[in-house]
Amino acid sequence: MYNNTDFGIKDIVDNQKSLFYVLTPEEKEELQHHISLSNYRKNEFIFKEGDKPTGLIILVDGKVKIYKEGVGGREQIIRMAKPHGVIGYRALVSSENHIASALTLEESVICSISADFIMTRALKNSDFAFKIIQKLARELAFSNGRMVTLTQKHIRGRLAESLILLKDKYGVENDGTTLRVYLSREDIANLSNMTTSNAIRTLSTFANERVISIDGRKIKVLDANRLERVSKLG
Amino acid sequence: MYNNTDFGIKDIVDNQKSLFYVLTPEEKEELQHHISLSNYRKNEFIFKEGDKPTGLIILVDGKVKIYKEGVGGREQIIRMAKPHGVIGYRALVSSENHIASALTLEESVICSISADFIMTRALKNSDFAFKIIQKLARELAFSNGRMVTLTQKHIRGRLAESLILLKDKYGVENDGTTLRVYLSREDIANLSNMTTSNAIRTLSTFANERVISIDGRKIKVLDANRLERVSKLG
DNA sequence: TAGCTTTGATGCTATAAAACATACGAATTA
DNA sequence: TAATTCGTATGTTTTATAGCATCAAAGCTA
Repeated sequence: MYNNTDFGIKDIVDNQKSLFYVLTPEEKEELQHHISLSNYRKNEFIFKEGDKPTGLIILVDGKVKIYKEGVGGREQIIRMAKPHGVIGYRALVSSENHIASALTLEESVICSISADFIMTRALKNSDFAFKIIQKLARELAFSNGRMVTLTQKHIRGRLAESLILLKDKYGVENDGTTLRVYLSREDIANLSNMTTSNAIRTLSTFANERVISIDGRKIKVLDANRLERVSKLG
Repeated sequence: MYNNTDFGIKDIVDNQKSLFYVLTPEEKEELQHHISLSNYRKNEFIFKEGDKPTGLIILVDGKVKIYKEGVGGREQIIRMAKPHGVIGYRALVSSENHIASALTLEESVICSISADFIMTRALKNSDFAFKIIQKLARELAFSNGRMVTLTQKHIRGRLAESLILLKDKYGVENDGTTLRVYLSREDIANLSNMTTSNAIRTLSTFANERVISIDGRKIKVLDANRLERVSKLG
């Protein structure tokens, strides 16, 4: 059998979808010396708001929430990360401190590539730089879109959009309906800009309306079209 | 006297703060053939949400709002642009359509650099690419910050933050207090995620509290510290 | 310059969502 | 195993803010 650690690194360098696929063979070789893997348990910080970035992080396995603390410590989840997602690169490439915290939602494996390698080697490769540009540009579009959604949609619309977002990001189990992510009601609330009570209440309402079904943290999307409509119209 | 048009282009290529400062002499030479200036009157669109980007736009002179339309056509101003600011580059570099509209707030001069030159020449220069990365990264931080502000702060805090933002962006007139930007109450509202009525009302309250003074669209910040506190605490 | 439209101002009403309270089962800890 | 905390659920109250109406002043334009 393969060693899980080696597998992770190989995949990151060689996978066609990887950021690092565009590096030259020499750069890939050097990358090997600037890469490290580590394991996190559930509910561990990968970094906190205000921290200086130590490298570019790839989530090899697991799930992570990236969130900011706002008024009175109230948490707003900025985005969710899934395996092969990149974390903490915004602060790194702009030479700033992290503006959000990253916390594992389950046992996770992360791969860290030294800040030095990214800044002094990888970014000198304009193909790699272009990959980063595309990531940032798409994330900026997402953030601007969320800004409008979270400020303008009503609770039902915001929650519906979050459920769609989770479905798109993590997909569904083999039954074709159960979301492949098991969040607390509080996290769902913090993703959707509402109180935990209202997330609970509104999920119940959706379940009564047969748009979803809920069984603890297991959420099935029964009527995706209807959910889409609720997201648009409330 | 100088020709306004030539002056604008020279400045864009040669100014140390310009994005294009890092281009090689050959690239700068070629840039000359891919650049054009145009004049806009007040309230003209530079581009609209959904448009395909035609180039990278630099605001040479004037003021522009970049906004998205949300629920029921309600407008949310994403950001404001000032002279030497870059507009519409997010969509361009990610090969997507514009996700927001850009509208002049006063007579403006813009300089447009062809999409082709940016994508096939400039971005191959990793120094230029890095400049774009930094711009995107900072704008993403701004957007994420605004997302939390606009969703969590109360009206007073949101309006105070917008006023500070306008002061930081456009500065003040020679008297040291009058904001160098003259927006309608509606625009102030759309920047701050509130209704026009509430923007008017809350500006009046601030004026009564002697934090600002208002005279039509002329706003003086009388007590910047207090405004900062209101922004933080409401 | 008169009439029309837009913008700013202010009061009143309606309502969405927060805040608070209580309860209960499950998980964790003593 | 009892005690305690945590996550979920649901009902009630309170409040911030949207929505609506009215009016005055300013700015346009015919």
